[in-house]
Amino acid sequence: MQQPLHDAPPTLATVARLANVSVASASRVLNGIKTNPETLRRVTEAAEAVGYVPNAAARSLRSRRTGQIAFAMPDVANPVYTSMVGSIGQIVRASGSRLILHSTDADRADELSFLADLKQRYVDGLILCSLEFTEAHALAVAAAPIPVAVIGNPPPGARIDTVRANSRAGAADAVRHLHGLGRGRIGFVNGPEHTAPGSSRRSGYLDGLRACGLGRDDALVEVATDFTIDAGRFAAERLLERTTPDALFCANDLLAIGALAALRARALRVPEDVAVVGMDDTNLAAVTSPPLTSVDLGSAQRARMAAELLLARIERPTRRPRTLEVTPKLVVRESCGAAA
Amino acid sequence: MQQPLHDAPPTLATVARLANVSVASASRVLNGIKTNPETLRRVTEAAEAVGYVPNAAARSLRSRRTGQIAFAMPDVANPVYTSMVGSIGQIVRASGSRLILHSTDADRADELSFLADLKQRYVDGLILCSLEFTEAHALAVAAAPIPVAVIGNPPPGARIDTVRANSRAGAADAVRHLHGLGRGRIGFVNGPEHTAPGSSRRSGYLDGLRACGLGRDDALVEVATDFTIDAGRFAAERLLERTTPDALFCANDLLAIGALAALRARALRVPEDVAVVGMDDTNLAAVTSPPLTSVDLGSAQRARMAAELLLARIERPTRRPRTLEVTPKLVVRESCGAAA
DNA sequence: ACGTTCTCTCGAAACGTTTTCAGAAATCCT
DNA sequence: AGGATTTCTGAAAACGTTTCGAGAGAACGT
Repeated sequence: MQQPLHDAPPTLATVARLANVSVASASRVLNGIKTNPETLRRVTEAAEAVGYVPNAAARSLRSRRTGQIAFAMPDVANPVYTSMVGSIGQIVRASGSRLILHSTDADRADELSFLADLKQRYVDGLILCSLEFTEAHALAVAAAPIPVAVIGNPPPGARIDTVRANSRAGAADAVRHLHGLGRGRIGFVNGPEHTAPGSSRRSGYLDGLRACGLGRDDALVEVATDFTIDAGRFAAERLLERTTPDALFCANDLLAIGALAALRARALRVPEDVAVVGMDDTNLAAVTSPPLTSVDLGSAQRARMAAELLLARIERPTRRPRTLEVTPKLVVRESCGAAA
Repeated sequence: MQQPLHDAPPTLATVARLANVSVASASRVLNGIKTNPETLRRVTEAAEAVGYVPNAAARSLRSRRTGQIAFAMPDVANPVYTSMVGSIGQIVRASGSRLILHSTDADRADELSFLADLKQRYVDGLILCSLEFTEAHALAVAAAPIPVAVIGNPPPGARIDTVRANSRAGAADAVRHLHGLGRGRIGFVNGPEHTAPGSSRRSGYLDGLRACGLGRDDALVEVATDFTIDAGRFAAERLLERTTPDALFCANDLLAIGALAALRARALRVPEDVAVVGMDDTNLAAVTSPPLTSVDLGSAQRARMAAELLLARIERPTRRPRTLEVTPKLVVRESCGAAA
């Protein structure tokens, strides 16, 4: 006679009965609380025998801990975020939790409703990477019943654990570097400017021009509809329709890849005719043709730091919120024309 | 006397008390079960007033439903899987569930332990995309207390909902296409051959050669250590060290991108000197230089189908398991030299 | 008017843990 | 030896829902 295939899974009571102890003792053993070696043995064996696995819902209902951490990001398809996923995943897993991913499509309403959902408490903490962190976000974070760490730029004064990159400085670096290589008509393909990265990278671009004594020419600037390859290609095409720069700084590697495609379609050589610099230094940068010079904003590092801030806060909820910043670093490859 | 600011979140009891009904009634109202309009109003208002949100743990403890679906894949950084994430996400969300992502790094032990973890029941179902689906996997799936749908190739006879691509036929198509363009020394950059994709793509490659009356030459075949860009580059370099093909079929777009980099480094022109074809038709294929001809295996579609199979099974656990297959389609771009 | 059905509601029993509390047994001290 | 301490244990009370069973009225048919 065969066991029915889908009988009820063993519960703590099953184990306790088999081990001839109370559920309390069984629970203690399985949570590693010190007990008499004899009961320890009996319980461990019983648990082993029936293949006991604790029920997540029951456990978290009682203990008020879910063992889950969420990471909300604008776009899973962007390698910046997948690299963040990687480094967050490592840390979260090391802490014994699971990682839940949520892709918001950079949609504000979606982000806010996700924050509201935290009230369901299916997660112990959230790492939120938002392109546009509004007052509404700050309010929602403050109202959240669980810790939230932010990768991005919350409004100043918000008391939130934060990790940010100084992408403004990074953009300026890129422009200065291009100017140093003899480029004078430096174009800029930006992402949406109402986003934090969009606005700060534009500022950085202008900073850079100013620092080089270059005049500002709006014909050299084009704004893509989002931070994707396709949008980058279209934006670059619009820009090239108007004018021909001798360099192109792109607010993001994906935009830069799109721009490379647009340049190729126009038979413009990179870097001979147009030098190109991207931003984020994703793993794609090394394999474009030509390999893409890019500003490393330390994504993986920022993600790791955010995860650590979050875990620390979960550990000690009253801790004073901290803000960390990583400094950008230009990674030179061939697309800028610097390599011999 | 004022309420403390961070008091316990409102529970169903809070709502019920405020609405002057029993918790049972409150629960019914909030679950949309038909009730007297008067109590409906009172409960809704009360819930609104206190900002009630049901507790996920309690709800799923009682109802035995978590509202969470997991997707386990080999590698978040591979655009094939992020596109799967996208389409699965849509469906899952439409069904009112959350999506949990797990990246296994194509590690068998990790996959198996993840399957074992399902016993915790923190999830209502799993979509498993595994490169190498062993008997151990089949056993683990059978032992899982919740439905599992597989994207890949379970051993024949396993009674598991499955969606698969016929990548063998796709690989053969690619080879035939290259031969049709006049290429005779068609190389092959494969991924690890102990994986299902690795072995079936090799078979397909050989099928293709045979169909074209081409001889088999092992010097033209190189196996990468995994399905990534870097591994593809190294493998292509090893191959080019040995011999110079006039075409290269790569088992995967990432491998192909790596191969493009290797070819560029050797100053071989694509497609003039070497034609290249990839597989998966990821969103990167359109923007490499030159744009990559690739075999579309319908990843997004397969993912969608898997999600639908899973949801259907969750709905009706006794349903007979189904196996679906999508047929590959060659997407011609410039890298194969077919375009004028 | 009187049973019969139907519609709503409520109290209470789950769901499977963790944790508190008090007591029993063992160990320690002087 | 006898109290004081220290283990260790089990009964029972949570945790916040959903759902079962039963009862109270209201509506209905005759």
